[in-house]
Amino acid sequence: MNLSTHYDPSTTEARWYAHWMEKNYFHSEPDEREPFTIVIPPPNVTGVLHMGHMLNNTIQDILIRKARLEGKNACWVPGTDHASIATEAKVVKKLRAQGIKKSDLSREEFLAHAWEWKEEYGGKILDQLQKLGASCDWERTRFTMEPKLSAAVLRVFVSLYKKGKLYRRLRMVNWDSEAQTVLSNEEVIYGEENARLFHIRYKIEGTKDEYITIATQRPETIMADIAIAVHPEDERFQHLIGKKAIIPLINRTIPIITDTYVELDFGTGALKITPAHDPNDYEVGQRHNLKVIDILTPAGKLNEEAQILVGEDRFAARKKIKPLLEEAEALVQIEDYRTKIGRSERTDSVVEPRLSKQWFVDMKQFAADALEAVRSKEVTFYPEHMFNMYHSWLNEDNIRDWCISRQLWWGQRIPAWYYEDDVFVAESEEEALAQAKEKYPNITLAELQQDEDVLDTWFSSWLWPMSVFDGFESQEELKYYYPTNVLVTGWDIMFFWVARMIISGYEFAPELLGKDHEIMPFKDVYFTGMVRDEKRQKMSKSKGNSPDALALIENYGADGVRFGMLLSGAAGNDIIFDAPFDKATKSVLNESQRCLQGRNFCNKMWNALRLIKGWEITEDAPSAVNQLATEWFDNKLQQTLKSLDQSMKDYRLSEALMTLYNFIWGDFCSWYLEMVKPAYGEPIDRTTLKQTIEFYERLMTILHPFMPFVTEEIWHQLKARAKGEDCIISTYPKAQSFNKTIIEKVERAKEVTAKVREIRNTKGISPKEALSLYVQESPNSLALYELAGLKAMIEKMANLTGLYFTSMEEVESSIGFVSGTEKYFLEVQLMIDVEAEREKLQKELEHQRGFVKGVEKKLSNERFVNNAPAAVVDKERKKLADGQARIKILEESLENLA
RNA sequence: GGUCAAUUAGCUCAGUUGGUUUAGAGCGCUGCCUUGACAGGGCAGAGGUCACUGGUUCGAAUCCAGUAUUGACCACCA
Repeated sequence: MNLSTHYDPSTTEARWYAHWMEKNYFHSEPDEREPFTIVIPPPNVTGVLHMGHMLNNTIQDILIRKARLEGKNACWVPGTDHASIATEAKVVKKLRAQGIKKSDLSREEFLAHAWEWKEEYGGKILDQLQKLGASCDWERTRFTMEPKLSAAVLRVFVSLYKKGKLYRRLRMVNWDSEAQTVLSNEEVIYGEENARLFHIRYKIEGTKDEYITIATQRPETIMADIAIAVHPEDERFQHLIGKKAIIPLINRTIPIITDTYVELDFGTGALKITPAHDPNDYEVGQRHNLKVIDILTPAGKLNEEAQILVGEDRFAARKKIKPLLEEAEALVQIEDYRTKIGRSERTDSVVEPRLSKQWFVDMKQFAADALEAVRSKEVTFYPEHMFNMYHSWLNEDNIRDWCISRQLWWGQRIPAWYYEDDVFVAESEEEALAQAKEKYPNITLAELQQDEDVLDTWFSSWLWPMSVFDGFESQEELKYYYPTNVLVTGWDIMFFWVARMIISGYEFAPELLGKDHEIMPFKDVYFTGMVRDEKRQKMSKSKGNSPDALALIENYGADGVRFGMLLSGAAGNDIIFDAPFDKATKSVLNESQRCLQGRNFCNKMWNALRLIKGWEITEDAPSAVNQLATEWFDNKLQQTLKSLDQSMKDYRLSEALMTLYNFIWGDFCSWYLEMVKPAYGEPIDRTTLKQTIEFYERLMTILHPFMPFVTEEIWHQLKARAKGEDCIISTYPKAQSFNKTIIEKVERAKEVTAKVREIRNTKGISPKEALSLYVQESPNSLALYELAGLKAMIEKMANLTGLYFTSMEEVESSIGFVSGTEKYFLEVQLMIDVEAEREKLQKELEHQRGFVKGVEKKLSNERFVNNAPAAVVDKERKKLADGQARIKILEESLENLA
C-alpha cells in the first residue's frame, strides 16, 4: 500500500459518482419495500447552482441516502421549472443580441427559439447537482413544461373552472412595463429610493385666483385625474368641498370630494385621485362611482388620453412636464423625500399599477384548508414557528386571490377561447369548439379566439408532487410514492409554493387516489434558512454576492463543502457563509473556515485509514487493553447511534453531523486508535484489527449520507470487497442497548490520562518520559479498577511506568490531583513549587466549597426535598457526597503540603 | 404602523419542552510538541455575572411581564 498523506477528492469524487450511476443505485421502481420519497423543489431551468441550492440539495441528499441505507425504497425526483418570466427574459435578451426583436416574431417562431434555448442552455443546474453528489433518480427527471405536465396543468385549469374556482375580471394588478406582463405581489421588490414630491396647484372653477394644492410623486399622471379628495373633517378645505378644480395644462374640470382615506397631515392634505394608476385611488374611485381614465400604454408610454406628451415614456414625461407646469404657474414647490418604490424582480423596471383583465383563482376556501392542514399537524413544519409566517399569509384578512395569467408566450397557454362575450374553457380547441357549437351551431374554429396569455409558472409547480408521477394520467406510481416524506425548501417560497401544493393536495388527491389515501403532498416540511454573506446580506444573483459554487467544490471537494454548509445551522436558521470572495470572478479570496474544516476532516479519516492499513498482524490473543478498548468503543458506538437517531428524527442535521465529527475524530481517532495502536514497528493481534476495521466500516456507513464520496472511498480501501458491495447500499446499523458502566469507567480513565498530561505540560516533562502514578486505596478506587484492562489502559495512554495503589497519605516528591473522588500522586523527579501547588489546591478547594454550599442550600430547603421528584433529590445527595469527599481530599493535601 | 424571531465564550451556534457535578460544541486564540497515520497534525489551557429589570417557583439560560438592541416578514402616506 502506498497512500498519499493527503486525501484528494478530485480523483475520487467523479469516479464514485460514475460508479453509482453505472450501478443504477439512484433509480427507484415501486416494489414491496417502504417508499421514501422526496421531490426536488425544481430550480429554474435558467438557473445556475448557487449557495442556496447547495444547502437545500445537500439536506435532501442526506435524507435520501440515509433512507436508502436503512433499506427503504428511496426515490428523489429531480427536475426543473420552466420559469416563464425569467426564461422569456433570457430568450428575448439573446434574440436582441442577434438583432431580432420579439415583436417581429410570431408566437410560434418565438417559442421555437425558446425551446432551442432550453435544449442548449437549460437544465445545466442538474449537471451541477451531480458534482455535489446528489443521488437523484435521473431517469425520472421532469420539466414543468413537458407535454404530460402541461396536460395536467390544462386539465386542472378546466376542472377548477368547472367547479367555479376560477374567474376572469378587471383588476388592479402590478404591471411590468418592460416585460409587459402582470406580476404577482411576490414578484415586486420594494426598496427605499429618493423621490420628489411635486406640489401642484389646481385652480378652482369659477374663481379668479383661488387654488387647491395637491402633492404628487407622479406629475405626469395629472391628466388621468378624476377628482381631488380631502379629508371630510379638514377645516382648511371645507369651503371647497363640492366645488370643481381645473387640471392644469389640459383644463379639464374635476370634482373636489371627501374621503377618510386622505391623511390630514401628509403632503398638502389634498389628494389627487387617479384611479387608473394607483390601487388606493382606484378604491376611492370605486367608492365614489368615478370613471377611470388610463393614460398609459402597456409599455408605459403616455397614450392619446393624456392629450399632451403623447408617446413619451412615463419618466421622460415626468421630466418634460415640469417646465410646462412652471410655465403655467401651477408648480408651487418640489420637495425631496424618501419613499418605497416597487420594482420588478426580473426586469428591475418600476412596477405600474394597472387595470387589466386577468384570470384569478378564488383562494378563500383553499387558504382556510391549507391553514388547517398545518395547524392540525397533518403537515408538520420544521422549525415549528414557521407556522406563524404561514398563518400571516393565509389568514382570511390577508389572503388574496391568485392571479394566474401572465402576458407572456413561454408557458402553458390559457385554455380559454372567446367569442364575443362568451368564454369556452376546455382542454383542447376541439372541445372548446364543441362547447361553442351548442350555443352557436354554425361557429367555426377560426371565429374562436384563444386567450393570448400563459399561466403563472406556479400554476404548474403546485402540481409537482403529483405530476412528476404522472398522477393525472394513471395513479399506479402515485399510489406508491405519494405522499412524499419531506419537502426541503427555503421559507421564501412558503406561500408561492408550499401552501399551494398543500391546496392542490386537498383539491386533487382525493379525486385521483380516493378518499382513503393520504391527501397531503408531504408529511414534513424542512425550511432551510437563507444563505447570507459575511455582512449578513442575503445572497442573490442580483447582488452578485454569491460565490461560484462549483469553484468551491473544486477547492474543498464536495464532501468538504457539504460539511461546511451543513455545520452552520439548524433548520430555518440563516447560514452565514464566512469566506469573502472576489465579486468579479466569484472566486473565494480567503479560505472558508467551515469548508476547510470539512476538507481537513476527510484528511483525518484518510490518515486513520493509512494507520490501520500499515499494521502487521500477529496471531497473539488480544491484550487486556485491546479487549477493553474494543468493548468500550462498541458501547460508545451504540450510545452515539442512539443520539444520532434522535437528532435525525428532529431534522437536527448539523447536530447529528457534529456528533459524528466529534465521535470519529475524538473517540475513534484520538482515543480508540491510540489505545489499540501497537508500539512502533510492532504488529497488532488479528482479532483487534478485524474489530477495528469493522468499526471503521460502520462509521463510514453512518457518515455516508453526509459525506458520500470520502466514505465510499475509505470503505473500499479498508478491505477487499465483493462486486456490488458498496458503502452507498450497505446497512445502516440499528442502535443496540449499551453498558453505561463501561463507558463511564473509561471516561474516568480518559480524565486521569488528561490530568497526567496536564501536569507534564505545566511542568515541562516530556511525554516520552515514563512516570509513576499512585492512587490512594479506597472503596471507590478499588471499585473503579476492578474493570480489567483499565489500569493498563491508563498506563499506556499516559505513558506510565506503572499505576500503583498506595495506602499512604502522601507520596514523596509527587504532585497530587483529584479525579472523581479518588486521589492520585504523580511522581516527578524535580523540585516542586510548594507555593504554586498550594495556590492551585486552594483555588480548587474554593470552587468545591462553593459548589457544595449551593447543593447544601438546596437540600436544606424542606420544600425542595418534599416537592422535587425523588430522583432529582437523590442526584443532589450524590452531588453533595462527592463534593464533600473531594473537599476532604483537598484539605488533607493542603495540610500535607505544609 | 402590525406580526414574528433572536439576544448564551472573540466568531458561528446548541442547550430536546424548569433539576445531568454552579452553562456546552466547533472554529479562533495561548502554551508546549516535528524522525513514529495525519502540521490539513498531536497534547493541554484560557475565555461567559446566559441583553437588562421585575415576577412565578423549592429551583430559571429555560416560564411570564416589561425595557433595550438586532433581524425578518406584512401593510403603508399621495
